Amino acid sequence: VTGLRAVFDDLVRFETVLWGEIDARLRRECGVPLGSLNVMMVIDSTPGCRVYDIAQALAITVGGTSQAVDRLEAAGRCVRRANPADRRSSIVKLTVAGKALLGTAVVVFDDELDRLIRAPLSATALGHLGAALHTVRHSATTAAPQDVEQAHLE
Amino acid sequence: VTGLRAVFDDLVRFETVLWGEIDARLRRECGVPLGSLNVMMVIDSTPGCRVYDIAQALAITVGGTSQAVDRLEAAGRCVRRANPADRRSSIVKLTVAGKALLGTAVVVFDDELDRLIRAPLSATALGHLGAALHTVRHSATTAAPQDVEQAHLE
DNA sequence: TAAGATTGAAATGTCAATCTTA
DNA sequence: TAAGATTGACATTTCAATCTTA
Repeated sequence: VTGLRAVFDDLVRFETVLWGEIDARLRRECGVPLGSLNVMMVIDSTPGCRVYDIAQALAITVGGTSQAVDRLEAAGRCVRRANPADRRSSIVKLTVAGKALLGTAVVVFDDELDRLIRAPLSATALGHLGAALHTVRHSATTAAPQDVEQAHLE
Repeated sequence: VTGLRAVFDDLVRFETVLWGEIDARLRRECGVPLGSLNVMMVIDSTPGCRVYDIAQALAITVGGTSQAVDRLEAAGRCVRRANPADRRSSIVKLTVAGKALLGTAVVVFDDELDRLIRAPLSATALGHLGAALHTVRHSATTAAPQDVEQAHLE
């Protein structure tokens, strides 16, 4: 039981440090925050990407995603286009400038992942880490968030 | 290389979901956010706890920690006492009400850790996860944050 | 009625400047 | 000068309310 608290602590504190260091280097060398880069990576790899798709991929709220896209758009890195299939939503696309920035930023991103995650671990330890994280993430995002109150099952 | 991005993604998204679900249940059932509970746990387990000690333990800034202690103090859950050993700092202590809240909240906290981290994994997978997270955290917090510019080596 | 999205207010974190004491 | 802490300005996220279209 007490061991689980240590796992939680290492997980959360490492994520904080990892995010902070990558974010600082991306701002310094590329002029883009890590949060924006993550949004751009989802847009780039999702055909016909909607705000909703970004929110799902990043596990954040739709409202927060809408504002993140606002910031990207204001910086000239993406645009919203009419969605011919559903007029409630837009299709989000990277601009040419956005794609260029993405190309240079992912180099820094990958370099930091190598330094902070791969380098300290053996190949097998890295494999175990990846597998375990995939399992718990899948479990947490699949299973009902909680039994808040049986929802409305009629 | 591309595998590292998947590890980063699972790590960050799982942390987001994990934090969000524990936080929501703590607010609902105990009236305390997870961030505040984490601060209280550090105070409770650190003799002569200063603001600086909390910041180190949680891997957040001293400024942010000072504000977090402000909120806890305003809620009557901790107090700042004069530090006889150093008049620049204070000793932070939990109040009686703070200790009582901590006692009930950790039960919920541990229950959520069990549900979201332990349950989906085998005992050996959990062991591997804990070991790997400990390694990367230690590596990231020990090694120089980066070679920002050789610092000032004279 | 529900789904996709937007908006404004509140919470919480970072950063830089400042203050007091070592 | 440096260490511990505080403060205010700013950034980013969640939540709730609202709007438009399926």
